[in-house]
Amino acid sequence: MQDSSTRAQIVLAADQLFYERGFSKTSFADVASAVGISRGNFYHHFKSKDAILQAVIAQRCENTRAMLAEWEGDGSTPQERILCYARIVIRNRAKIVQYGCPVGSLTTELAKLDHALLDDANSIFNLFRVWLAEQFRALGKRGDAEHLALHVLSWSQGVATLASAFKDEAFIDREVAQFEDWLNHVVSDKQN
Amino acid sequence: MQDSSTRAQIVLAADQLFYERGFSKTSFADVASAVGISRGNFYHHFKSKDAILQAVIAQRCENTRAMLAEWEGDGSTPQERILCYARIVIRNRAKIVQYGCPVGSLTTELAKLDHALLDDANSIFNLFRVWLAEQFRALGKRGDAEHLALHVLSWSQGVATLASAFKDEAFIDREVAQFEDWLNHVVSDKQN
DNA sequence: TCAGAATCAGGACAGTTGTCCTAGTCGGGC
DNA sequence: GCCCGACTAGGACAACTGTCCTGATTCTGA
Repeated sequence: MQDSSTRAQIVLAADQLFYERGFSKTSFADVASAVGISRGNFYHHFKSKDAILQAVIAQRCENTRAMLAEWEGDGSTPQERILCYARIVIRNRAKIVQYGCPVGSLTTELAKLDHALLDDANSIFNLFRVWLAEQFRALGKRGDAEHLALHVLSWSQGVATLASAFKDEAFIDREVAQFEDWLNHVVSDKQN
Repeated sequence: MQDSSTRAQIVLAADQLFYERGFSKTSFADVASAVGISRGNFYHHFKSKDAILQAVIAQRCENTRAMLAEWEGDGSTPQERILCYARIVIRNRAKIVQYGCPVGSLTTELAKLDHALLDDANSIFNLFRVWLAEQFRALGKRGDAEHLALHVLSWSQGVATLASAFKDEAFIDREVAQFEDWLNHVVSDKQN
C-alpha cells in the first residue's frame, strides 16, 4: 500500500487548495499539478471530486479530534481549555486574514450549493461544539452549556470573517482579549 | 434609455444569483436565462463579469444607504437604531439560514481569490461600520465607538455563519435576545 | 523468473465557461 | 422616406471543467 503516500499527498494538497481558493474554484488540474501527477491518473485514487472532499473532511476531523485530545491532556482547567479554542484565531492569524476560517468558509460554500457533504463538513463544527459544551458543563453551566458552546463558535466565525474582509490582524487580538473578559464574567456568574 | 429596464433586471437577477449560488458559481448563462435574454447579448450592457459584480455591489451600497437613512429618519434613540441593525438577521432569517449573510459570504469568497473588487465589497461593510460607530458615539462611547462597531459587525457575521451551517433559526433569535442584553449593559456602563 | 496487481502518463470526451463577432431589428430625429 | 444609434439573437472561439479510457511502467509475491 504505497498508495498511502500519494493518496495522503493528494489529500494534503486538496486540503490546502480548498482552503485557499475554495472548493469549487479548485480544479483537478490544480491539485494534480500541486502533487506532481497527471490529471487522468487521479481516478485511480479518487473516483470523483466529491470523494476528495470527503477525504479532506475526514482528515480535518481526525486532526481536530487530535487537537482536542491534546488540550484535554494537559492538566488545565476547563476555562483554560476554552481559551485554547479562542486562541486558535491568534495562532492562525495570518492565514485567517487571508482566507478566513477553514471550517466556516467551507460550510458557507457548501450551504450555498446545498451540497450533499454539508453535513459532513458540519461534523467538524460539531466536534468543537460538543467539546466546548463539555467544558462549560464542567464549569457548572449545566443548563446553558449547549447555547454557550454555539455562542463561542459563532464568536470565532465572526472574528474570522471580519478579519479576513478588512485584513485586520489587530482586530483579532482585541476580540480575543475581550473574549477572555467575557469568559471570566460567565464563569464567575453563579446562575445556572 | 430603455436600457435602464434591461440593465436593472440584469443587476437584480445577478444580485440574487450571486447571493444564492456565490459569484464564481453563477455563470453568464444563468443570469441571461433568469432575465430572459441571450447570452451573447450581454456584452452590450456589461463588458465583463466583473463589471456586473461592480454594478451589483454599487446597487447594494445604494440600498444599504437608503436603509440606514430610513433608520435615521424615525425619531428613535441611537440604541434603538443599533437594535434595528441587529434585527436584520431576524427579518432575513429564512434566507440567512439558506445562504448566509449576503455581504459576509461575498467578501469571504472574494478574499479567497484576492479579487480586485474585494475593497468594493468591503465598502458595504464600511457603510454599516461607520454608521454603527456614529450611533455608539451618540451614546457617549467616544473612545470605543469604532471598536464597538466592528464588534457588532463581527457578531452578525458569526450568527449568520452558524445559522446557515446548522440551519438553525432558533439560534438567531437567541443571539438577538442576548445582543439586546449586551447592548443594555454597554450603554449603562459609564466608562468611556 | 514471471504473472498479476498497483500505479501511472497521456489523451479523448462532452459539456461549460467568459469573451467576442456578425448580422439583424427597432425606434426616433433629420 | 432615410439613417444612425440602441438593442438583440445566435453562434464562434479557445480555454477549461470533471470524467473516463487505453496503454505503459513498476512493484510484489509465488
